[in-house]
Amino acid sequence: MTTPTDDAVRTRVLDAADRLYNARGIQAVGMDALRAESGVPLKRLYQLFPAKEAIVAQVLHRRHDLWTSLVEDAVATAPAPRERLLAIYDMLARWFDEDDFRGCVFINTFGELGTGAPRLAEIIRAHKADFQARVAELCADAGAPGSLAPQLAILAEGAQTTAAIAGTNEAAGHARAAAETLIDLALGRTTP
Amino acid sequence: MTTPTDDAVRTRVLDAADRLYNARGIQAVGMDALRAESGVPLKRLYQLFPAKEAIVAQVLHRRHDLWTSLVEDAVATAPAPRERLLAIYDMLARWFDEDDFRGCVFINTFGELGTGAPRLAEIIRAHKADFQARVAELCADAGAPGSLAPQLAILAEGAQTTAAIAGTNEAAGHARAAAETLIDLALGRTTP
DNA sequence: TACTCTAGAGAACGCGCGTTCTCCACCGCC
DNA sequence: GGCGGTGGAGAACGCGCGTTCTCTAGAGTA
Repeated sequence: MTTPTDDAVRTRVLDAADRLYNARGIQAVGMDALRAESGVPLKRLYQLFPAKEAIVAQVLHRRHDLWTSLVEDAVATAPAPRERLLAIYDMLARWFDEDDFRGCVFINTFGELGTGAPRLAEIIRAHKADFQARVAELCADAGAPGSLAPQLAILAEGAQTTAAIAGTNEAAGHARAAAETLIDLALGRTTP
Repeated sequence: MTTPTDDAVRTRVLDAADRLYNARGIQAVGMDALRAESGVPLKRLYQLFPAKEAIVAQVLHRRHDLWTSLVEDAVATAPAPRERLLAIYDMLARWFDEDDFRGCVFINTFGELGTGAPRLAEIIRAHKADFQARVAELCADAGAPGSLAPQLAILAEGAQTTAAIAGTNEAAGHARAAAETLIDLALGRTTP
């Protein structure tokens, strides 16, 4: 049996960190808990990552990639712009149903650390800006005015926090219905 | 000079706790920082409150009362149901502009502590449920269908997180515009 | 003036944090 | 068989946490 590569171990660590941080928050999870969950000794952890904040940053980057692919997979399921936008809320509904759903990691981390961790705050801000830009692209594809995109993004944000706190997935349906109304009105029937 | 009453000291402590927790989060603020900010000795703190969690709970209760009065003051400024609902988003815009705005305390605290503090999670859930119920009342007053209220609440939630992370108050305007569209469509012109 | 009682200042306590260091078992190599 | 070196297990370190305890200065009373 060969020794695992650094990258393989890094992945194990980040998988464990993702699970723990999402379940309990950042500050509540110590390095020793991460060692226990990942099975990687403390010494090796600090050979692979310079500090805890770097691990958090990597977890956020991986979550950003995961989110992006979820969005892209969702929009890829529909050909028409209107349905491509709505597919995002269907994706949210599926996500909210997962057992370990505890809200958006970016919102939670920002709420916990705020501006006290500027590096992380910047990653969070960039993630949200990236999503808003993607929604804007999809809205432009649909021929909708520029004012629609931020409204749809706010619906997605609100659905995430509402679902997390309420512990139900109803918010996804409500957000989808609102989005449908806004999109339909923005496309074509500008004045009833 | 008479010695201050217990209630007066409690208020001083809760004022300080509110400032600190909102600025830095719950776990990042120790009891010693609270002692320094409030000027109340540690011994007295523990005479007035049984534990830190009780202080956090009180801070949340006060924030709930503050939020409720902000909402009621806002809706009281307008006579017509449509404008009463929209006044909530105007209130949000003013709130986002405050220097110490760092997002919704309830969302932030839930993100930080999650289900790890069941008492606090219940307070948070109850707060959000209360707001949703109030929006539902206002929607009913306007004669709108029941599906409108959760959509408007989700817009308010999304605006708060979006504004906090972006550091701007634009989200309030976007949410207001979306709310206006949804309300107008729900009232009367059900089918274009 | 002596004495009691209160309350404030801060040390103490046990623990857990992020990070570093020590020790030793085990590996390939001569 | 000896041996240097890698890496794992976990102790150590300095600190801060939430909470409790000790000590002392001072006010009020006989």
